[in-house]
Amino acid sequence: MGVTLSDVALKAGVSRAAVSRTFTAGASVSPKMRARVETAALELGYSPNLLARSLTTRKTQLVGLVSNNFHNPVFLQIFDLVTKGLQERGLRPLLVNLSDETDPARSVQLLRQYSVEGVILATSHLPDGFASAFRDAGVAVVHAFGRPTGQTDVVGIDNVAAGQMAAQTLIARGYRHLGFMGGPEQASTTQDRLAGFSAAARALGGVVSHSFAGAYSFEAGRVEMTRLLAHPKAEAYFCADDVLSIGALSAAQAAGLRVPDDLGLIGLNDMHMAAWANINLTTIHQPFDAIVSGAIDLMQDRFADPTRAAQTRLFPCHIVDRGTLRAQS
Amino acid sequence: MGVTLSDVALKAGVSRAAVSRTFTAGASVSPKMRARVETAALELGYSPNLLARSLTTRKTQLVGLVSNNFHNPVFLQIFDLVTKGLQERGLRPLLVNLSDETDPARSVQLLRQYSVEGVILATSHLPDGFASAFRDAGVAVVHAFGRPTGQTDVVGIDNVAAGQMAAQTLIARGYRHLGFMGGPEQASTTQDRLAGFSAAARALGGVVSHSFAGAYSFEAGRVEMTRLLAHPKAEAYFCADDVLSIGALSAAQAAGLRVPDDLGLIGLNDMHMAAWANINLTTIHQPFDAIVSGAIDLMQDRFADPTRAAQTRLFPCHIVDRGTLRAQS
DNA sequence: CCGCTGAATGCTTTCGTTTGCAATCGAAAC
DNA sequence: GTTTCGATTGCAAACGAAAGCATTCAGCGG
Repeated sequence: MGVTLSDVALKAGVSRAAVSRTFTAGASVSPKMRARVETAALELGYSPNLLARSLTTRKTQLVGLVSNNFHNPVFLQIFDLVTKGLQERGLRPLLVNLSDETDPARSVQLLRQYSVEGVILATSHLPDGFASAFRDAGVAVVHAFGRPTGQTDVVGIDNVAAGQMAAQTLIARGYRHLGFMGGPEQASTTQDRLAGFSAAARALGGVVSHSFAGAYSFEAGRVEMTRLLAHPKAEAYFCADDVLSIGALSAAQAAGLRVPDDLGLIGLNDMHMAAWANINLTTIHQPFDAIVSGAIDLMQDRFADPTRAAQTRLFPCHIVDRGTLRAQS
Repeated sequence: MGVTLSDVALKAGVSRAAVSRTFTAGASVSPKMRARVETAALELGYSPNLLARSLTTRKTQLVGLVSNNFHNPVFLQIFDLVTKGLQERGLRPLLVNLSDETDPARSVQLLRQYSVEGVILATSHLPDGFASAFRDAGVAVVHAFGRPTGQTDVVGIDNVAAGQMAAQTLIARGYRHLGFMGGPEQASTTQDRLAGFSAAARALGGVVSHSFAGAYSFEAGRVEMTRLLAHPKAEAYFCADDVLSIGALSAAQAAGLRVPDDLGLIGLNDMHMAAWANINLTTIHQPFDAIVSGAIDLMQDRFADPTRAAQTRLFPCHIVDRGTLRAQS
């Protein structure tokens, strides 16, 4: 452990600069020199210390991946995509769990202390000023699944449009009394989806009620739907998240309702689980792969031009028809 | 961006060493000096560059978190626990997605290049020599959910005992023809659980058959159970993983079987999802929190004493009785 | 008032690497 | 056999911070 540049230089009988050059892309080294250094390096098992390198190059290839949503299985898919995407581009994710008890300011400071070049915020709900703290510190930050502000780069979907799409679909399937079940009320995703949903539903002659589950979780969805079913108001619900929908579905089944005949349900995300045969949830597909690679692209764009204006990149959604909504009437 | 030690020293009118000392714990600084430096640092927004610091202290506080299981929701729970546990101890996880296409050797090299002090392997199935590559490189490695080898630190459960526990439970519930559904055949978890299960089942007069699903996934479990149900051999199955069990459960329901009356099912892990009302899976609880904090402890132990012998720490499991096994007869 | 002692402080080297600059090399052109 | 010029090479100074060493300081007993 700990074989350095100098060790290799000594062994190969060349200068340290020569060794450095054979390991930095695009440097001027003769083939002979390169061969000589490389055999010495191989024998010693040398590979350059990226942290030391970063001191002079000012490039760490480190990216903060911060999320506070470690309870919604959809984020495992997202982590998978993000880590793969970063790895393909030679970047490394430093994972930060922004759970409730940790001080957000400390997380910002910490990532800066590790000289991350960029930060990907993979969550809709963020502490105030979190994103801008990075921007002000000069680190490329992109907010995935966030609400466009014009202040920072945002990648995601148009949540208002998604809400509209849900309403249009329910109306088209012949439901008239519609319900919206959101996640936490302060989440921008919840607010925007509700706004789009209500407006479109009313415009199409629907009647809409709404309520909020305490979290984007199965249990919250189940509890809330159980509550709703005690005094039924709607024939079909748009749940602002698949895992919420699955909780609601469970509650409906427990209440002896047949889905979709007695109650229609449509979710949002199209997480893998929505396709499971015993769930078979009709839902709005959120193109995670496009969003994630868009987020990484935007981050790299900003590496290249730190002063460019903030950019918003929204991708279209589409309905995935499964078994929780009745067919087009 | 980029305010350094020297900037603060200049502003405060003191030496660079003085600034360094106020930011390193346990250094000799007078209260007056400390105050002076701290106000200057605050005004400039200085905080020490951890990467530069690591060059002299040889401590990066960086830990590799590597997994190849980004499809089983249980790993989100694990990532949650690991990240929180590391953060509490002032350590930072560098996340590595060891997916099939990436070269394992490159991952090892990469983590070494970033001077990680330790590595947590959160997966049961690993490329050959992966763990030992870290050990040989002098980085503290602990294999969570792995099979004890005596060569590296391992934390997890006794998978053979877990298999026995499953068999004993099924027999005690009056099932006699037992089936084992494993994940990938080469996974040590699958092998060990099968070994314990078969031995105990036979010892107790049971008849056992076994087969393997291609992956630890819902779909693999569903497909395999569908196949098994075409020519039924067993009254109850032990599925080596909850998500596999849930797939199997779905297949059973699709085949019109009532669980647990027509078919018994027991899983392993007790992931959150197992408790969902519409799944309600009887399963063997694997104590993730103990395993994860044990893994971190063991890693830190090795920081302190890099030469100590490899250690294995196994935690006990217990049955969580839910709705997929009939009651004790 | 002096000498002593332990705490504070500053100087300088070091960590492992890159990189600007100058010196050297090699081969083509004359 | 010179020149010339671009490609290689080595030297040495950064990068941001820690820490050993020597120096200074303050407070104490005498």
